[in-house]
This record gives sequence, C-alpha cells and structure tokens, in this order.
Amino acid sequence: MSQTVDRALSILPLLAEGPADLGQVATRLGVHKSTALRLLRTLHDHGLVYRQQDQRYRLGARLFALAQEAVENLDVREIAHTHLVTLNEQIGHTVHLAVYEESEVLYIDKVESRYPVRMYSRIGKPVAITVAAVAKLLLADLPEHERRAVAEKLDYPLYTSRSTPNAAAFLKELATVREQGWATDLGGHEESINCIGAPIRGAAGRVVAAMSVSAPNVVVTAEELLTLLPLVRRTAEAISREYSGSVTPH
Amino acid sequence: MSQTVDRALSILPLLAEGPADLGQVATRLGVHKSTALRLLRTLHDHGLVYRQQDQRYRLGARLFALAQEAVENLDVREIAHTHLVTLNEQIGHTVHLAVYEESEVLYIDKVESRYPVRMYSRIGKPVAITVAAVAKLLLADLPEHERRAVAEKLDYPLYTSRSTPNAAAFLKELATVREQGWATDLGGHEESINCIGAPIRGAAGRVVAAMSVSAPNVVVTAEELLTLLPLVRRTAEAISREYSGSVTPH
DNA sequence: AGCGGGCGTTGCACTATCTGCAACACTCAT
DNA sequence: ATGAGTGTTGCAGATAGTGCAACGCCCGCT
Repeated sequence: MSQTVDRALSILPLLAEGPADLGQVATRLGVHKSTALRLLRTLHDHGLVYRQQDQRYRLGARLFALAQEAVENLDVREIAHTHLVTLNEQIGHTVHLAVYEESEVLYIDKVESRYPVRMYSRIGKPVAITVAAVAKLLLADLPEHERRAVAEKLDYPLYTSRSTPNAAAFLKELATVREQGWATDLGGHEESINCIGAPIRGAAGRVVAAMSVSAPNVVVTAEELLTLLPLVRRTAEAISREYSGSVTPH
Repeated sequence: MSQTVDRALSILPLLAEGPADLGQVATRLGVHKSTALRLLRTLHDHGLVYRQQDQRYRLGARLFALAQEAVENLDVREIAHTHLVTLNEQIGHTVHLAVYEESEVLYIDKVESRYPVRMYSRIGKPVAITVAAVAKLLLADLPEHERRAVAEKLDYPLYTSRSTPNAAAFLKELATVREQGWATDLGGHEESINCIGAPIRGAAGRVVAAMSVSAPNVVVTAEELLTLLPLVRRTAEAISREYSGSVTPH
C-alpha cells in the first residue's frame, strides 16, 4: 500500500468532521507541516479539498460531483427508480432503495412520502445496519461465514427498546428474514416509525439490492403497513425480473 | 505537488465515467500495471474504490458518506433549510439552494415540487452556470476582475434559443442582476422551465449562497412566476438575517 | 486434454520522489 | 514595535514508490 496516498486520503475523513487548519491536519496525521501542506495542495488541485477565506481546509466540491456520477452509474438504481416512484404514487409513503458494500449498507435512492412527515435519511447515508429492514435483507443473503463475521463486528446501539440488542439476536433475525423473503423494522430505529422491505435479486438469485417502505405510527399502524407487503414484494420482484433480464453485461 | 497522490486521485474521475479494469486504469494513467494496482489498493482500503465481482473497479461507498458529511457541515445550508421548506409549502414549486466554489456553482439543497413534474437536478450536481438564476446571482457578486476571468473561461452551450450566447452577454446580464438584486432564467436551460432567484448575504454583505424557485410553463407562466418574486426575496432576506446574526465564527 | 493469450499479482533492485528540517514571510494582537 | 502563531520555500538525505520480469491463474480455442 502506498504511504503517501494513504496519508493524503486520511485527510478526507478528518476534514469531514469539520474544517481544520494546516497545523491541525499535520498533527493528526503525525507528519511535518510541510508534508501536510503538499498533500493538501494535491488534494486541492483535484478539487477534493477547498480552502475557505479563513485559510482553513474543508471538503471540496468535486467530491459531490464524483459521488453524484458514481450513483448514476449504478444500474440497479436506474432500473428500480420508476418502479419506486410508481409504488410511492400508490401508497404515498417514503420508499428507499439500498445496497450492501464492504460491511456497510447505504441508501442509493429515495422517494419522499407524500405525507407531511418526513424522515431523516439521505441518499449516500449509511443505514442503521442492525435494525433497518433493508439492511436485514442484504445481510441475510451473505454467505454464512461472512454474515457471522459482520454480525460479530457490529455495534448494537439501542436506538429504542425494540432495537436489535446483540449479534445473537441479529443472526436469528437474519435467519428468519432469509427464510421468509421479506423483512420489517418495527420501531427499532425510531420509536414511531415502521418499515417493511423486500429483496431485489440478480440473475443468479443473489440479493443485489433491497427496498423498503417506511411510515410513522401516526399515519398507519404496523398492522396496516403489513397489509401492503404483497404490493411491496410484487414491486421488488418486478424490479428483479427487469434487472435479471437486462442486457447489461455483468 | 505530490506525484503519487496526484496519480491516485486521477483515478477517481476516470472511474466516475464507469467501471474499469486494472489494465485500462494503468494505460490511462500512463503507468505500469503494478503501480496502478498499488494505487487502487490504497484507494480501496479507504473505501473510495470498490471492486465488483468481475474484478473491475468502481467508485466506492465512502465517497457518498464523505460528500454527505461535507454537505452537512455547511452552515448556510442548515440555516436555510427550514426557510426553503416553508417557501415550498406556500408555493409548491421546486426550491434550490446553491453556492459558488472554485469556478463552479453547485446545488447544496433542494426541496421537490409538489406538482407531479420533477426537474432533473440533484444535490451536488454542478449547475448550468451560464444560464441558471442562482449562478448569475453568485457570479454577479464576484470582484470585477474575477467575474471577467470566469466569464471568459466558460463555455456557452446553447441549451435553448434563449441561453446566454457568449461572455459579453453574460457579463451584461450579471451587471443587471447585480443592480436589481434578483435574477431569472426564462427557458435558458430547458425551454419550458422558468426560474426566479434571490441572493443570500453574509454579515459583510457578500453573497454567500443563492436560492431559486423553478416551475414549468405548463403549471405557471413566466409572468405568474414573477409575481412570486417578493416572497422569494423576503425568504432570502430572512435567511440572510439569520445567517449574519449566527454566532458561527467565519 | 493440451495449449496459448489475457489479466492480476509478487519480489526485487534502482533511483525518483517524498520527507523533515530550518529559515523565511506574513498577519495579528499586545 | 515586538513577538507569537501560521503558512511557505529550498534543500540534502533516505525512504518509499517505480518498472521490470517472472509467475500463477482462468478461459476459450483447437
């Protein structure tokens, strides 16, 4: 692995916490100021880092543009989008699409609820992996040893009293999800919000993405939400069919 | 500037165009395969690059997370958001917030129209700088020589017959915008879409961001849209006041 | 089966490239 | 004015990155 590049890239998460000046960057990297300066300059030339008026460094614009182009190149997303919009038009609630990548689950698309209540989630944001319905679906399909390895490594924050408390409970839940082919999150992340989700499968039958519908208690009860399950599953299957049949070489 | 880091970072835009394998990356960088491999590995370790099943490399997940955190650290955005939502509730059309950074204008927030017609724009996406109302507002406030320099460097794509055709026309338009304190884009980007925008100013009176309201012809005519101008300007001023008064050291 | 091309990977010797230092420039605050 | 704090530059030394060549592997071809 390349030391110089390694150091340079370590600057990015550091700046993600907030702006920092040259000295701070150098100290946190454990290198001399002049070294940090050169690295920052290089990052700057590539637009990944921006220097504000007070001379402090911040993450830069091209980072957005890159993340942007990256998300647009995901073909599942492209195929799924119209289906998600259609579903949203039918049921009105927030619809999410997520993928698994390197021990993280992240939203790659979202269609907002038509009800005034909005959820705090954003495309690109890592998902609450131990409780979200989409996370359960994606992890449930991993090969057993990998699933175990990931489950052991995770933290299990108690967002609410119904959050998944530990690895054992999580693995049990994943087994259920794997079995039944759908998943829920009933107030496990936010007390008053329930989700139901279904997997999207590629040609080989592997789960390549997952979608979910979320709604707050005040709009529909968990039971009412569950009645939408067949519709959600049908949508997921429609996306799966289109994705599997797609000509895109993979 | 650091050569190694420079090379590594050059890989990112390259991958933004689409997945590529080791050989392609090496060729386009003009380095030996083994060198490209090490760079890619380093990028991979930092999550900026992801290796898909077919071994090809793609932009990775952490890129989203970084862009995400970066955008959340922009305090204008945080302050503006509730105002934008309120405005959207009053008038229903799409509301955008944008900033200027290193010769680019980019959207940092967006509230979707309540009408079925959606616009193609995304947070993080660079704006059509020669025509967008927000771009005019942000550029109009640059010091004269910089404004000139930027205007000369730009391309002037003719999206429609009403697009800004060249630097001279653009500079003239900027002068008008600067004078009147608001801006429009009447079908300059997409034939059927009009926008009106207003500047958001910091404590020193400099324009730090710009907001706009966009609506398609089929919903409201340009004249009708212009009647909303006072409301938009009041919103921008409210944001400016809150931003200027904010305790955040800048 | 056997063969050959394509691609990713590894170890190594060489030196180009990065590093830390120390001195300098600049801006503020006292 | 003076000094502390911060960012910047040039340079000599040596670390760390480079290209090479050889290897292993997978696939398709005959």
